[in-house]
Amino acid sequence: MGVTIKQIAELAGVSRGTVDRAIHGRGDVNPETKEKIERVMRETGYRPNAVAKALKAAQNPVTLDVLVPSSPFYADLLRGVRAAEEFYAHYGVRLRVAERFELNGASQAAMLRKLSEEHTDGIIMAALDVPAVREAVSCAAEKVPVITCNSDLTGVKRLCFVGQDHFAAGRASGTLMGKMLPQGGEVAVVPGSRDMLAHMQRAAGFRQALQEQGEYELLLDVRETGESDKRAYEVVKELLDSRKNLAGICMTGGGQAGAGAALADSGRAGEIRLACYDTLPGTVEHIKNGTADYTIAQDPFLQGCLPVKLMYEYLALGKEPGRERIFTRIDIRVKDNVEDQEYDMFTGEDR
Amino acid sequence: MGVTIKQIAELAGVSRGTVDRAIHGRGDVNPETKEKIERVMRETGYRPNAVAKALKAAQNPVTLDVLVPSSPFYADLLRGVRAAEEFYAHYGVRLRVAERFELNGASQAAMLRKLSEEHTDGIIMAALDVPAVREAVSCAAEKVPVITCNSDLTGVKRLCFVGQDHFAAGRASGTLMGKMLPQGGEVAVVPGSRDMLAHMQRAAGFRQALQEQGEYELLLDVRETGESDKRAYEVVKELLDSRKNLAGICMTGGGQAGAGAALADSGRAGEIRLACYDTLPGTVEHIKNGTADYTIAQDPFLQGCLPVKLMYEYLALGKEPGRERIFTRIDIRVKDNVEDQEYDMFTGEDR
DNA sequence: TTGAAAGCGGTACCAT
DNA sequence: ATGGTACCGCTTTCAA
Repeated sequence: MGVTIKQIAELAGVSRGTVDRAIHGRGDVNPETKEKIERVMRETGYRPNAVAKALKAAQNPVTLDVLVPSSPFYADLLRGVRAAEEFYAHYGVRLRVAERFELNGASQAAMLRKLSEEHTDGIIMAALDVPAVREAVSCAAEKVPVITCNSDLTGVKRLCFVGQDHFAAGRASGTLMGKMLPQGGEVAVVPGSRDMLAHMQRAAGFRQALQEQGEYELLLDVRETGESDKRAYEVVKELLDSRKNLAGICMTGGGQAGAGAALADSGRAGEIRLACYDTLPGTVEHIKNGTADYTIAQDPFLQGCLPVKLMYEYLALGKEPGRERIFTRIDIRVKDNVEDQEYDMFTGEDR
Repeated sequence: MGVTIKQIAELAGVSRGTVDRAIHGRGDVNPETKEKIERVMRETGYRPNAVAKALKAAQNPVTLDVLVPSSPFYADLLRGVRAAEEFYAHYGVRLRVAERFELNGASQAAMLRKLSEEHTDGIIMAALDVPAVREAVSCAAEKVPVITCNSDLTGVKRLCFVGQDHFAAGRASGTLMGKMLPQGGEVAVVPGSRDMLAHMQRAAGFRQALQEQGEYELLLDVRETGESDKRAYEVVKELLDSRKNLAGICMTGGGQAGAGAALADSGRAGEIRLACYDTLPGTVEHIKNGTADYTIAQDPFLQGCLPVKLMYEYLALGKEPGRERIFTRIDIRVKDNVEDQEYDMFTGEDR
């Protein structure tokens, strides 16, 4: 199997307790003894047994707070959180998932302050990157580790971020759009919210990649859709009515189902390319029926379960995440794979 | 944390040994006692602790044989195998990865026969679906569980298959090609090998999806490329020379780097769409420089590590895979994400 | 400074 | 048919 602490102890002529102390630097160990133990470890290639470690670690349970808005947008991410919760139940990890956590700066900041009164061992959150939240998180991060998921916070000392590189995702979308419109043409970039960094980064990446491929007339001063399908319907309808030469539309997020509906109602679906992001049910529907051409997802499930894993390893095993940002994949979906489920390594179920 | 066997035993007024026997049906247990234990388990919602189970199970190590050709095509799959090996080292799983396992029926059958002389607890293999291999595997499968990965065997009682749904992947490629050639045109399907079921399925899916989108003239009687880049270069050059109206090429596998080179040399790269499969280095290169438009990968890493997980769970925990086929994802890559690495849940490294 | 021993949850063997 | 106990590898406490 592998070398155990017991074997190291025997080879070094000491007890298991001493080896443990030497490894972790807790308690006093005679320098010579330590030297010898380390030599034996090196020679035998000792690797700690993570299973045994986990069994032991479960004796000191940790409580993690999960602050993720419970909107449909985060449904898949929350499924990832639940899967990780199930998996880590026997590892002494307890999750407290906030109900009614809202996508609103003041509410989030208040929530964080309330949290600091109870005991928590770590915070996992999808936060709004606004001053009030940044400040509250900075304060919390002084005491406990914070991992951001899906959306990051700028200038805050969080342990790690798990989410998409939106600029790169935007580029991938722009590359596809360019290949679908080889002859150039008018392409509109429809903003969700100009306050959302993610949306702006997607737009920037899209433009950059598209313009590398040819002459396109980009329409950038389109009205924001917000999160509203109704609003998006109007915005896109207006666009379709006013631009008879429109060849492509890139949504940056928010109201994509409404945009699809407007395109379908105009009778120009299939003729005008429609690019989306993520896999909200309405978006998926438009991909399936051909109104939208492709969508770029970001593995929200992983954005939910990976932070739990990272937090467990940090708290229970003392292992830092390797990187400060972990990007989830740029997941291009068309009609034929938009509904595909993937095998999940945690639960063994579909995701 | 959770209910333990010890607690169940106390509540039922018996010993832990009895509870264990009642759960697993080994040894004799008084029906009344069993009834009572089961009731307590139901009421408390007992869930066995997988960590403790694993620690114990490591006492009875298992040896798995991995028969995967060591060609570049399987490099990523083998990296997955290695990652799983590392992860499961402490679970009492030992892997024996065959060196010089070849993509050749007679050789594979011989290998399997040799294997049956040594002791093995399970076989993981990427096999050729030809009679000699089928027969040898059928024979081996009588004694030990067999999991196929990447390529399946027809009519063999293997435990499970982990790989891509090639027809669906072909469809996705056809859908993309159609969107990139909205005005129709001549599209060639270049076969790798007509003996490879995967290649034929890709071709069939591609045709189906493409034809749903418009009028295309499909060129289907193209010569096979085999696995040879040189051959593929010739085949594609011939195609380019003879078909001045060619608008798209779909490779089904094998020699894709050669095909890209031929297209690049012809000076018509960018003008003619080129669709590929998988992410061999040569293919990736052509995607990056724009000669090829997209490639469809199949998560080879998962095809390597998942079989090890399934085999461990089957042998050590007595858990059957949920499905007979587990499809890995249809992973569309363009220039901007073709080199992306993903976080791997097993090793915590990139893959 | 070091050793001995108990315990995490589950399994397996030996006694009874 | 059932109970008691030892063990997996690691950590932690208590005693020396």
